[in-house]
Amino acid sequence: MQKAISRFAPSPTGYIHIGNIRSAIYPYLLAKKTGGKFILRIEDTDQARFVSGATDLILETLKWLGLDWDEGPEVGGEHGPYFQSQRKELYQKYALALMKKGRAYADPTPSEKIDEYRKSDNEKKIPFLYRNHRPSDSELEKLSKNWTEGTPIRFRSDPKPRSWHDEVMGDLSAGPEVQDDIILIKKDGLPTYNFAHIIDDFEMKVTHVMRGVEYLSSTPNYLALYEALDFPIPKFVSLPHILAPTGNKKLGKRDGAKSVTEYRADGVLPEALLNYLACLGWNDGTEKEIYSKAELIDAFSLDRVQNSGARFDEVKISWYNGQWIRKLVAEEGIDAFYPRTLEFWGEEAKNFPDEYKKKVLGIIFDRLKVLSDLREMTAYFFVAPAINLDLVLGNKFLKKLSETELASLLELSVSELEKIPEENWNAETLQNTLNSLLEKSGKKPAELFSLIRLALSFAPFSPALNLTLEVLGRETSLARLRAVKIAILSDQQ
RNA sequence: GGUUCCGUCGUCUAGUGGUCCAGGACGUCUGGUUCUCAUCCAGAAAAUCGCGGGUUCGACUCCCGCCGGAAUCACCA
Repeated sequence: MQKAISRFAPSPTGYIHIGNIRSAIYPYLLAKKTGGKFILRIEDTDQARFVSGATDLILETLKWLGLDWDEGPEVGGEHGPYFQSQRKELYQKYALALMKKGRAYADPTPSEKIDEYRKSDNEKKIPFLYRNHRPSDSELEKLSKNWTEGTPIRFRSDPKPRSWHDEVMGDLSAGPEVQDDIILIKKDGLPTYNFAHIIDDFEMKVTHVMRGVEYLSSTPNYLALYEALDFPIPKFVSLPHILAPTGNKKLGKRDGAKSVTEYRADGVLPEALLNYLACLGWNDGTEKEIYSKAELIDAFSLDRVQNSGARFDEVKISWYNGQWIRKLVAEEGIDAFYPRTLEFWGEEAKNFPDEYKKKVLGIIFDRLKVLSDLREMTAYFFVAPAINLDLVLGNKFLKKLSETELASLLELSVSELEKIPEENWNAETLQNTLNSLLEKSGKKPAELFSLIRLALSFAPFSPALNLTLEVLGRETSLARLRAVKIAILSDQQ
């Protein structure tokens, strides 16, 4: 298998959102799969849109997802620097060489003039192509000879039918009408994306140019550039868009595409997000759904990447996350999983020892969809819940029982549970006691257990009763049951 | 408007001429597991394979046309 050198080349104009992180995931998987290299390159040639801090955010996002790069910021590499703003001379060198060959020219036309051309062509209903307005050669010659920054450099296009192969889309072709004299170097001396990425990919020996399908229609122009530059043509890989939940547009920030770090803050595990995103638009043909990063790398192949857009579904992320929570706990145990939950516990839990929180986690984790559910779900383990008799009296199993009955049931429960000494207060003995309580009271589990559960938690749901009692502890459990009994009694009067 | 791409259950997808009256997953619904919720298990509903023509003994799969959707047409990437 050919070792693939791939890259992710974001521009630091903001956070990485869910809609575009996949163009980092697939290149990463391909590089790892083939034993190649994954390069991170920051395309910061647009000074107007530059957002400070964005680069750090991008780096952090990739690290969190586990997409470590072999070359790029922080780690360096033999083809650096990896910020385009620091490679200005290189681009100019190539542009100048192109001018020398007659394949590029310095263009003095002011942008207002270009806008006029565009406008009049549009009015005449003919496609606007700058090459139709290209100044005469004699005009251009002197300018191009001693070019200085401040004048844009354009490519002298060579329009002709072009066809190429795309690893995802298949065989493609386009006519000359889409090829134009594109800008190579802007007025500010920095290159455009169109030019810079070609130079960088060549210099960095990139074998697979992977990016969103939006670049498909520019490919004929790139082909002409590779040809003029005498560069080998890399493999093109167009990645279909992720579609917004509604409509058919690609998912963008305007559709509320959340940043990857927002999912992190919600308590989505990186494993789950990576799994979901990788499988949105790719599958290995088997019925497997849950993939670790290593399994993804192992199973990945370009020819199974989907060629149509995939709709983004947050509900399915929750499912993946639940699966991953359970998988990780099953494989690594609560102790190993616990550190991931640290930032999600509520304020109430703050002063409780880790050991206690681990026990709580151990009995509620399989109810978790996202880690941020933790706070609400566990509050009653840390503070006594407010007694809300309506919850008891209105319960579908309990509403047929009188308050007197309820109070005596609680009394009975307390007296039986009290018999369990501290050292035997564990799930097993508790279950035995609960069973005998069932016999003694003659009540159905639905009635007795609902009552005890509510009295302990006043929560809409909680783990199995014996487990809840065990974790809550003898003293706390008994105190809560007594308190509810008293509340019922006083309510009665 | 020009150019280009895409089109299988609500959603993500399997399917490369017969094994497909189309399989899996999410979601939905039903039932089961000594209360609840979740998990787990069992089951159900759900796609005339965008439409219309061909080719073929046979098409979701090949060809053509149409329709629908999307992308792009910047000194942004």
